[in-house]
Amino acid sequence: MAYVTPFHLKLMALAHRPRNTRQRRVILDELKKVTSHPTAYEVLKLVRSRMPGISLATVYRNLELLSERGVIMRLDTGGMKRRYDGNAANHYHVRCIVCDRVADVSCEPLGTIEELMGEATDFTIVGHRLEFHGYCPACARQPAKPTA
Amino acid sequence: MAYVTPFHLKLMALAHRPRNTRQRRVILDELKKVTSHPTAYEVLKLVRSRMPGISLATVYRNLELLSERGVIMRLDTGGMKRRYDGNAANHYHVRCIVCDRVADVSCEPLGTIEELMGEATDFTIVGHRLEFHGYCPACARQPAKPTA
DNA sequence: ATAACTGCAAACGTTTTGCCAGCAT
DNA sequence: ATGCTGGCAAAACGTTTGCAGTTAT
Repeated sequence: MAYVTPFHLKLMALAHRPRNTRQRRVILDELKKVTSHPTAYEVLKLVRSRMPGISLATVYRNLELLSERGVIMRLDTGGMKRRYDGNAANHYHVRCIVCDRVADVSCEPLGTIEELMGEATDFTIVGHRLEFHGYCPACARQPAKPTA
Repeated sequence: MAYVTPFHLKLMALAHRPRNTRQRRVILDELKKVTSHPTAYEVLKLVRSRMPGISLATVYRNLELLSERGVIMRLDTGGMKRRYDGNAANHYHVRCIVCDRVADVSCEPLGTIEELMGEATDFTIVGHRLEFHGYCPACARQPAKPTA
């Protein structure tokens, strides 16, 4: 093969037939059980409570596979670490600027926003990501939390 | 001082009187000259053409300082690396899902969007980030670009 | 004089990778 | 038999930090 193009990569990804392993099932299950948008390491800790031997690499590989297949949602969001959402349906998030907690915003995605922006750019728009930031209820109450 | 709170940190940051060093001037100047939303490393390369000896740490420190002061804009955006924008005014961005290029969207920020969402969450919203993704003109034309 | 700053190298935390053995089909 | 998979350890990556010497005010 002379070149490997994005097209080839897509073909290769489709040729890949994932198996339904226990690790994968438990990772997905734990992620679905939770509303906290955990990081990969947090998923590891959740899964380890049921499968003490599982490795971080496995968690990463499966989270990647599951989000490629659209089963879960990968949040390439503000902070420096990636988060994952068991709810793959498109929805928005709020991030607390103090404690970094991420929560869902219960509102319909604004489909029309993309059409509006289509005229303001020469890109062909296929999606958008909207993230709010502010204070979560706990941090709004005590804005200056003492640090040990 | 018993505790160092976020409030104290803010005070300390304000007490800090930045100096106008050559490095800082060149970094800002190069960033303003460019519309490409470069990463820290890309800024380094730009600046090195004028100041061969400058170090990556200096670039990071100055980009951080400049964005803290609101002179430039730090884009904590999708991909794994941070990008910086010489235009500090609030505006939106599009990211190409093939080549990862980031461009501005020429449109007014939607202030009302935050009020709308205020009812859909118990967070106290102070801002939002809206990013579009799609194909840039070049990648839309030739979707499967051969890789060497 | 003094606080801010630089360059260097090392440290850091997150994510990816190479390897080989194991397992499902 | 094939090829997807898991665990481990090491590498890679972007970013931050400690330090010792330098510079702007």
